Amino acid sequence: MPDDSWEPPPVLLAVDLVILTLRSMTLHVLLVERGIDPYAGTQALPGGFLSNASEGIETAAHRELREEANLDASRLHLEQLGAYGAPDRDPRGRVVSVAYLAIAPALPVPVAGTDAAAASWQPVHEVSLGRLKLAFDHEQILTDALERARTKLERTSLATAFCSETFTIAELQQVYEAVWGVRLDPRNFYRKIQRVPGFIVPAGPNQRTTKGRPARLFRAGTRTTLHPPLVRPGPSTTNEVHT
Amino acid sequence: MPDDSWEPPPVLLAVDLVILTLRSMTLHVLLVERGIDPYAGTQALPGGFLSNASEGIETAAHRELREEANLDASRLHLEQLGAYGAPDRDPRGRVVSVAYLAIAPALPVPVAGTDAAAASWQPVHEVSLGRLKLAFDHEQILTDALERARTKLERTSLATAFCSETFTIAELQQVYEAVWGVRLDPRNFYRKIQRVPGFIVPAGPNQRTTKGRPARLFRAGTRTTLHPPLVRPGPSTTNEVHT
DNA sequence: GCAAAAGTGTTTAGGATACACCCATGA
DNA sequence: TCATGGGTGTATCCTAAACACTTTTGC
Repeated sequence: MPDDSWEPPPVLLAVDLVILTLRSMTLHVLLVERGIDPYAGTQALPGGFLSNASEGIETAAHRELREEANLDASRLHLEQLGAYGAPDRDPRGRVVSVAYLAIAPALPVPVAGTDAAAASWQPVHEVSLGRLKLAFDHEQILTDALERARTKLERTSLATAFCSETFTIAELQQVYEAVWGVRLDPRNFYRKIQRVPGFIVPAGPNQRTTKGRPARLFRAGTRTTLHPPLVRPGPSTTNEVHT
Repeated sequence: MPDDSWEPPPVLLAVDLVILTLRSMTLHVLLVERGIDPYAGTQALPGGFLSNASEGIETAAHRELREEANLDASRLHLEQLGAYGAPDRDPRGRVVSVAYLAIAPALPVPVAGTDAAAASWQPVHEVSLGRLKLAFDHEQILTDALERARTKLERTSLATAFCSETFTIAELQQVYEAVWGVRLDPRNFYRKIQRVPGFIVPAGPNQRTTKGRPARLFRAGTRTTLHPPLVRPGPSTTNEVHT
């Protein structure tokens, strides 16, 4: 037991961002190439240290979002993932990083006006398949972020955060398919989504044209939680062969 | 933008524990009465600062679990909830606390051999109903912990962590009822649980006797994730009155 | 007209729910 | 034997899934 003069050890607090978006039907994450050691030249999640002792953690996340990804804090989903603070995760000293998950709609330019010019969108499967190595424990953070996104799609209206202001039901379906990694029946999805009151609401009588019949446009409704959840297909535990 | 001589501000890292258990059909949380300022005399979650710069965060959680609650780290569910670090949450300085959720089986003695003798199990509704105020932002942490527990009961076998080594299906049902705050049909619950392969496995031909017909005993199986989830009853969004 | 995508109808199987009923034990 | 909780059977409702089919556009 420590004596009265004992003082707790200080740590350095960092923020890391997992910024996900949908580009050409597949899930992408924003990565930056590190310019300094440790891990110079390696791809890493955008992030940085607390700027001063009175800065809030989420405030720091918003700041990094602006500085490193040129993304506006508003009109963007941001939630905390957790703290990552293994004693040996950073050779510079005791660093604890609070990771955040951000969801952005598909953007025209990869990253416009980025602080670190080395920023780029990378398909998440490049990382999960081991073809792209990340600095620190960022692969673990990304894995946790994906799992968080997958389950949140089931219980909340998070999927609309991947879409722009207005969107079609088919676009919303692409979000579910990309994040869950499954194929869904467009006809059943169409009705399933519309049967949830307040999930999506019609956005004017406007249509949109690409090929085939134009689709109706919707915008995100006010509902944030989905009860009952939209359960994703998966290894069913109950359906056993029983013959 | 900071110059080259800029150094990130240090923070003090603490760990807080939300230890939940089931006592006489209702959910309880372990609280300690603070002996020192700030918030001296107020109930608070057990926790403390990192003991030294090389201690892992989860290691610190385990240590506090032992020191403050006399609970063995093994045979106990422990997971991180997240970081709580509002700049003004602790008047002593910049403190960031990493909160953990622990689930313990019902214990014979409230808390045996506790470091802080002021530790006690309190019904969670005493806090959520506002009849018991907590120090710092611990009410928020407790709220988040409860929500985490509720959703994890749906998708994982976490419920068994509330039970002792062997348990009956009725005991498992009490866990779901207490955490979700609902009543479930015992007959349907009985089959629903048993239809999930690997969730619970029979524990010998032993029975147990109280009143009425003895129940079969089970122990936790190897399965940790439930697919599809055990969806809790709630405000159904789809079932609208349509007459 | 034809291709392509949007949107609708309908059938079927499996799970959720409600509840009648039987079983095993203590007192 | 009765009360009490454990465990089984079963009918009904509802949803998910599969898929045939119609609609609306561009070319």
